[in-house]
Amino acid sequence: MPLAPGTTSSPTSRQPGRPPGSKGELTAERILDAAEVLFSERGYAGTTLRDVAASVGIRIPSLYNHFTSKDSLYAAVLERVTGPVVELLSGLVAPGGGADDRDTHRVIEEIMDLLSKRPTLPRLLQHETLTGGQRLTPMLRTAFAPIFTKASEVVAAREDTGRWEPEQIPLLVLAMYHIVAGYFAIAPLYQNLNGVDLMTAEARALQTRFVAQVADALFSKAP
Amino acid sequence: MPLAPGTTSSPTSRQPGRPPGSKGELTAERILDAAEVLFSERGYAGTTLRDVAASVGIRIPSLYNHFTSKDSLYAAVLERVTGPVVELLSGLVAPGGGADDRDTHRVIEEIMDLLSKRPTLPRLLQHETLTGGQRLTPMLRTAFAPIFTKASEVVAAREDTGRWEPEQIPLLVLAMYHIVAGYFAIAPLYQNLNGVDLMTAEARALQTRFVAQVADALFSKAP
Amino acid sequence: MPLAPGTTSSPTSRQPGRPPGSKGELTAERILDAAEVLFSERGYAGTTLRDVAASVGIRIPSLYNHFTSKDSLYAAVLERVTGPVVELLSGLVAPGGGADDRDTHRVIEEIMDLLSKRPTLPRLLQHETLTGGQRLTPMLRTAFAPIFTKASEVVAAREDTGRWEPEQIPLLVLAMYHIVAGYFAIAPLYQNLNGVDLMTAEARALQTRFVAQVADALFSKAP
Amino acid sequence: MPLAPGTTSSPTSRQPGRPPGSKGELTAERILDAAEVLFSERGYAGTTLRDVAASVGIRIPSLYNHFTSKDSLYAAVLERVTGPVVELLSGLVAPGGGADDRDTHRVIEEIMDLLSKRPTLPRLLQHETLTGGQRLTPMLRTAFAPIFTKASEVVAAREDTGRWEPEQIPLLVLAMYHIVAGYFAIAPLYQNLNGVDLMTAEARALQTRFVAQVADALFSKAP
DNA sequence: GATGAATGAGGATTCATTCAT
DNA sequence: AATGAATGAATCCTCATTCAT
Repeated sequence: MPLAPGTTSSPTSRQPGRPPGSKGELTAERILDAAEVLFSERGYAGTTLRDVAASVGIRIPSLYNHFTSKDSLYAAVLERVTGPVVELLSGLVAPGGGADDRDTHRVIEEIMDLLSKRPTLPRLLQHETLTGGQRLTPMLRTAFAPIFTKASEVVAAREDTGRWEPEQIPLLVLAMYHIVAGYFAIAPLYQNLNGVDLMTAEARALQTRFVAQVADALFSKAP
Repeated sequence: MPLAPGTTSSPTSRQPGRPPGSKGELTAERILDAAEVLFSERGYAGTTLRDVAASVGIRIPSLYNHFTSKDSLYAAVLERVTGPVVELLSGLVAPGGGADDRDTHRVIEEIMDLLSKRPTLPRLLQHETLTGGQRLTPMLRTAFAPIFTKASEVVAAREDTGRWEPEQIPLLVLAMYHIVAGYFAIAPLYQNLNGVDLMTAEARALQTRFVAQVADALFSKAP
Repeated sequence: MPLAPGTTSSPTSRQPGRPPGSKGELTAERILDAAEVLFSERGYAGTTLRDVAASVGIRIPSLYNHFTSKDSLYAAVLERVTGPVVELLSGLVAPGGGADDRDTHRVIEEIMDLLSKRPTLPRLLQHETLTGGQRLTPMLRTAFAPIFTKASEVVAAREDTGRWEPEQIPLLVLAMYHIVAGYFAIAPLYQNLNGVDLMTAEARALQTRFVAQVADALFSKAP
Repeated sequence: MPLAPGTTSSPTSRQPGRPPGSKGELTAERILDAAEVLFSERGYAGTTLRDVAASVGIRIPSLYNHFTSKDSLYAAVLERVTGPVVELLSGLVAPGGGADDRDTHRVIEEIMDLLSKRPTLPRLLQHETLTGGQRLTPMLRTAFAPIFTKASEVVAAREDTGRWEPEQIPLLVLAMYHIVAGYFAIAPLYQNLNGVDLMTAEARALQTRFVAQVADALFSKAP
């Protein structure tokens, strides 16, 4: 199951000054698509440019017409794939005010939808997580911290039952992240081991409801 | 932060017929220790035998006196590291019957203790997860399924409030796994990004309590 | 210290039939200028078309609008740069007759002037020398022999003291060549190693007087 | 005419701690021999490791058992080849005192002998010269300056006729260097262009006498 | 005339592995 | 049991060159 990217293409800044809409632009996008899937499946070290090129249907040197190095290709993949989430999550709290159960459920649905379209994202993030984030762009490094902080604040505001110690709020956020990301990350293995495909629409809907319920259980605004 | 193995050494006989207790046995163990850490930090593809040898303080060819290939070394690491958990989790339900809150908390503590001593384990598992479990020994493949099944049964038995649809029970198990494993997996990055060390005794204790509370919230046996 | 060409541009028609004076003619000249400097600094193998193009401010493929290959560009550089010297040296003895000290000094000054304007020439020649002249055009191969022969004859005629064995005359010519060419070739390193710039007007004047004196000492027409 | 090295093998510090006299030591020496010839004939950029390996009769990766990189191989060649000259020239003036014509002639003979055995040396030096000495080891950079200075002093002391301006003394040294080095550097081209081999014993003897006479003519101690 | 895209042929270097010692 | 030497197979990347636009 190749993990399907290419749906959302943001005008990421790439290497050469290319007129948008040109053929090269298109090839670059196809390279990004292929690389996104491969990197998400095999990690940085496990992915060879040979595989990427083959997956795109071009020769290896052609990759260098669009990206200066394996590293820069990886970075471009990461930034392209991360953009939408960063946006989503950044906007998540902007409206401020009354975060209630409805909001929570809606946000969870949005996130699940987003990730369902880009299951590569959580996998790429986990690869990064596992390797200590060595290859995270400074841009990304700085992008994540505020999101995490905001999320903690939102949860803290949302959660007022005194059920959790203040220091546990970040753990709550982490837990929610891991529940969500882990689901996508483990999907291939899950299928592999017991033949169940977690990526079907039904499975995803079930998980979406499940996560919402978990959220309710863990930080429900008591009525 | 090398992730510290070597504490638990199982007398699994590896490669060539070696008299237990011999010097070679010792070297093999040191190789496993080094490889465990490196594989857990960099994944299979990201780890070179050169790194392993250097970490042990021997030359690369010497590795082949103890393991027949990089693959077999990796498999040995995985099996050695997995043994204790499999045991723990297998025994978890054996007594059968009355799993109550006490039991749950105790099990969580045991697991957290175990993983604290072997933080490489969750990381190795996540690496496998992310790569679809391609390198999982048949042995391990077969070991995991029953554990997962049993865990689901236990949770199902434990949870009788009708809060979850039956199909969501596996999701609950997955979620708990991800909360626990994710914590260890993200520790280095967490420190890297905002300077907080999740592996201190205090942090771990906090997380242990947190997980226990989550378990209570998600499948507490109502009194 | 880019070694400054472009001053003398011979109307040698290169590649495609280009109307002289056209814009393409100009670009071709700029390419030659850039290539001349780079080849003289780094040799043939050490110079990439990428560097040449960058130095001109165009893209690599554009080079092929003016020259058919790296080889032909190199040949064009060599011929353009060599033209003036061949002329100078060919004319050197043509008038025949009374070569006296005055003449010698004048010739040396002319040569030093010429090379000062085109320090790339001696460097290019030395690169060729060092690589056995493999890339010398047949044209150039045939041009050099007669010059060398003539020079030997001139020196032989000029030198009548019986100081040198006849077979040493060519060595004398070689020696003079090496003194002159070596000076320009070593200039960058000389500056590099002890901070003295051999290419200033003063330094060159000193060297010019020096070479003249050497000539006097080695083959002065006794009064 | 491969330019023949390998005669003088100094215990240069190489990469791995190798027991002297071992088989690897020998291979390393053979690699140095081959590389010395190739680098001297084609320069750094013009020499490929493929050629070096082929010339030695081993595969390319084996080179890395003895040298860490092309650069380090080149540096090793340069230092090995330079050692003897540096010694010779350093010792040249040590005795101090009465440098007379006899001494000069002897030194010239020694140098010509040395270079005849290692014609690669002057060629390697000229390659470095032409490329501005970019690849000169710091060791070599510092080694050359004092030699040049001393040589200038010796010549200055030797020359007392007031024939030269003081600032011309370095030019004299440079000139002598170029006469000597140029002879070896141009030998292949010379043969190539007019069929005369400058490297025969006779030719070298003639050149040796020639250089000695030049020295006499340029800085003879007047009787 | 200029250039983006593509590519065959290398070019240096790494890696896992083998083998003689 | 340990290691120096050797190597086939890749791996990332560069270079000169071509071609369609």
